[in-house]
Amino acid sequence: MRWSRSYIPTLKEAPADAEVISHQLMTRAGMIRKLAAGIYNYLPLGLRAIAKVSNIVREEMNRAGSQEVLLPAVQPGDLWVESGRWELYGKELLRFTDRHDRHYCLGPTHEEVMTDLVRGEVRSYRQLPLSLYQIQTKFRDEIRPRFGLMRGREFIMKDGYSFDKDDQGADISYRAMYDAYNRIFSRLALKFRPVEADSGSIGGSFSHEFMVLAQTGEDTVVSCTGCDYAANLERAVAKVAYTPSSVDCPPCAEVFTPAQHSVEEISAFLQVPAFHIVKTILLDVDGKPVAALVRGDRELNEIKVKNHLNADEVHLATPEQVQQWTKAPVGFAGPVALEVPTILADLELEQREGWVAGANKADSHLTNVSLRRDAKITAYVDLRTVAEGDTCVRCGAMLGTARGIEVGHVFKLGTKYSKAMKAVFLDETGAEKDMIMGCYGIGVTRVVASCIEQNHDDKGIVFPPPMAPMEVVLLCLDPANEAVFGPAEEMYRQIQELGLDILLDDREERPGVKFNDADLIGAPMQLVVGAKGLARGVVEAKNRKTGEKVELPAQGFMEAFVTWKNSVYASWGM
RNA sequence: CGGGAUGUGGCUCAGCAUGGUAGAGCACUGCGUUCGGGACGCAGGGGCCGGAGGUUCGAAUCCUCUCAUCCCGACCA
Repeated sequence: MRWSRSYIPTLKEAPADAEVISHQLMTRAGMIRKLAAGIYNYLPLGLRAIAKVSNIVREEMNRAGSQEVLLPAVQPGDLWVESGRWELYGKELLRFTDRHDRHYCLGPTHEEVMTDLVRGEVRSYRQLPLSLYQIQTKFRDEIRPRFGLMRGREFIMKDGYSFDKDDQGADISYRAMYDAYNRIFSRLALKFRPVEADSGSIGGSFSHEFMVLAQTGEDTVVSCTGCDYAANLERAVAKVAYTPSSVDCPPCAEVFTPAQHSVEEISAFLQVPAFHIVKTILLDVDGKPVAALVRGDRELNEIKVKNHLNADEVHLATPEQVQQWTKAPVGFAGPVALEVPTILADLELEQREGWVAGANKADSHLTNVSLRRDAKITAYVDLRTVAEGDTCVRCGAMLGTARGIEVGHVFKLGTKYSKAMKAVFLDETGAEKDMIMGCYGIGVTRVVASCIEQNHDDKGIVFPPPMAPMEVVLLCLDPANEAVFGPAEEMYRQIQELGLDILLDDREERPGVKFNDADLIGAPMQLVVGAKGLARGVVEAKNRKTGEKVELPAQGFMEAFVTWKNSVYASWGM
């Protein structure tokens, strides 16, 4: 590609509406342009990066035995009615009608269509297992698109689906995808981590998220410093510390705590450590009141409540609801004599007696509370949010947290869709069975954005070679001078023959502009051909990642270039 | 959907409290001088001031309503 004839509109300044660095840099580097909220045009450089990712994904999916298909973006509403998601999916599903008033939607995901495709053809266990995938544009009408390609409404996703005859087979399919994902993200030279993810009401540990580690990530990854345990914060579990409980707990006593609402206030007022206080949180769970108890120094994880109760929606109760359910204003709720049908307590609360808790009465708390004796606890379950410094459930070492961007998700679906949509087959004994399904996603466009979040500096993008739209930029500083342009073109041609993607900057621009643009678009290798260098018989080469510059001889250039290229790859651990 | 903010040449923004001929920088065109890390001079082109109503002799500026965009919370690759 010659820069002078390419559509690479670089910008000195980033548009004001670009918040995150990947969005700013992709716009400035001429990779993308915004068309509408959460909807982007992919320009040549942007599309090239996407294609690089897609190709690696494709190779590894094929290698793992999955077959590529391409399903429609527009889907009939009937299929969604059949799976039950037409009602459930909410406004994120963009629906519309055609001229005959038939219902359609833009596909946010393809379980329905894929299940429909397979159920029509697969009749026998002999045809299983089957694994299909596609790389395609999805549309989710996000309430709030943000962060450029990180969370667009329209985005490119690889979604794969497996169909197995039994659980064992499904686990093998799942494992194959898990391994493929590890290979994909490794090949892309990303710093990533597979973590155990919240698998919702389906349960089990059959869901992993692949997180690219970056400061700007929206998710928190909990990982053990001692073993390989890693989990999404939503799901992460910590070891319950053993605390001997006092055998004799004196009777409860009411204390006057005027206007002391928060745990910190109570702790200071009563001179009691926060971890001797019970925090009582009232929740609206599918419209019904639920009280959740955690230690005063802990945070409640609402997802855990939701999963334990198999609920659809969990909200914090409004002050009015709190008043109605506890007969007290916010800040004085407690488990004793609480008239709420479901009271869940965190496992840690089982270890001790003599708590301080709200009295369900304005300006009053109770001391010497024994949950066993004084409260009707429905169940003791893990409810707390893990924090930095907690101990690992597996090995007891300390847990740490990091920020991550979810770029992939593997999920064992079970028979949720096959049952609803009658995707059945006959097994060896002639019995009809539901297929066991799995689904596996990779946010292709998000992978590109997250890579930039992870690899950039103040000059621009620092692409790893496998994802770089252009692996080499050759800056010809004097394109009008045939004595310079001739050799530059010759090198350009020879490097192309090596199979590398190279951009020849043949623009009539000042050198400074070219240097800065080259840094901005992030090609891992930069070559500078100018009159001054050639006079000394050298071509300058810069490793974008390390900033290291070396001079390669113009005579016997290709040989020296290949050696240098290998050193650049080596700096990426490749 | 709640809370906050912003809409002025392609981009970044000023002007708006106190109405009176639309501005700057970057980008673009031409000429000249420059030419190894975002040059300089001169001369140009380009704007329904998001849209619709209203107030006023007069509105980018004041009022009302809309639309769009962005940020913070609940969803997700």
